[in-house]
Amino acid sequence: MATPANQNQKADETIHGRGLRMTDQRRAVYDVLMGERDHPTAVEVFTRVRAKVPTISLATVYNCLDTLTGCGLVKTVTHEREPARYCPNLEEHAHFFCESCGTVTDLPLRSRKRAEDVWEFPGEFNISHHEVSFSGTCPKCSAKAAKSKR
Amino acid sequence: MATPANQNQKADETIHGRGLRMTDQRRAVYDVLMGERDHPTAVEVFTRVRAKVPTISLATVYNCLDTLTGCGLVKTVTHEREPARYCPNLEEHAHFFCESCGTVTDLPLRSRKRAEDVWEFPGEFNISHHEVSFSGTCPKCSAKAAKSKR
DNA sequence: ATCTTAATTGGAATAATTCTTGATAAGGAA
DNA sequence: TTCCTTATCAAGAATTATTCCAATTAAGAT
Ligand SMILES: [Mn+2]
Ligand SMILES: [Mn+2]
Ligand SMILES: [Zn+2]
Ligand SMILES: [Zn+2]
Repeated sequence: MATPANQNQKADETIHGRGLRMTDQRRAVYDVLMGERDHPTAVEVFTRVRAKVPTISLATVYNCLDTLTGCGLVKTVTHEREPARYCPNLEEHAHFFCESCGTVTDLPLRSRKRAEDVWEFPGEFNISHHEVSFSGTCPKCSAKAAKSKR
Repeated sequence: MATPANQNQKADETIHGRGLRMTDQRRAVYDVLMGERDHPTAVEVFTRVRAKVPTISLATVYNCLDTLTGCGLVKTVTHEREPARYCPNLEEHAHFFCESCGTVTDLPLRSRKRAEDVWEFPGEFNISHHEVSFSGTCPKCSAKAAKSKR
């Protein structure tokens, strides 16, 4: 059971609240994201979803991801020119991309700090969205590199 | 004069320091970026550069932009799935993308604050790069929207 | 002036994503 | 249930940004 029942319930309501339908495809895509929270690309979602819904098409995976992000159930994660990744963690957080092993890690916000306080806004900007991404080497890969160097 | 002489000098040295050549094409691309600091895309750079170097190709513009970023003279700016933009401002700063008029604004870092202090890193991450982008409506577009509403 | 290697060009190739169109399926009304 | 309307899906074509490739040109050293 990838998605806890109460989350599934909430997703259902959100979808229905928009006059949309919770189809097998949409549920399966959402389940994949909730099951392995490793920020898969659309193609990775596609291959995982086919285990449950073998007839699904890649176009439908893109459609479902669009719908889910449109409903605010999922967030799109971008990093440089790489394919988009998808994340069901709705808490405010940044992302770390390991250049060595490719993993993506969630970085939670430290309490009482806000991105808006770090940068200076010259005027009355109306912020609707922001995204923060770091890259480098993750703890595992950093340790490995340090070991091989000495 | 798009690029101040001392900057031009610095760019020359940086390029030469890497064993590369400062060609007409590379200088023209750098001049375009220094001249209008509005974060143009590769295609926009291409159309502007052709005024000075009419025979330049788009592939060369991409090559030059690659070289300049490789030398650290220019930074690549990404935002969602949009084409990459280029910025010659080497100070640490974030970007604001106006969804209404398309302009990109530099947001300087407030003194004594660092992105690394805002998010929590669970372990020994080795940060080599980070990028912060905001989107919404810029002051001009926000004012226009407020006026038309009342 | 010649030589060696870097840089440029134009076009083909690639990769992610979006679009189009016809088939299916869901849910409401009769 | 059956019919009707509309949302959704599927398959493949199209689009877009970017990269790759192979042949030519230009720099700069000898
Ligand atoms: Mn995440
Ligand atoms: Mn900038
Ligand atoms: Zn790693
Ligand atoms: Zn604006």
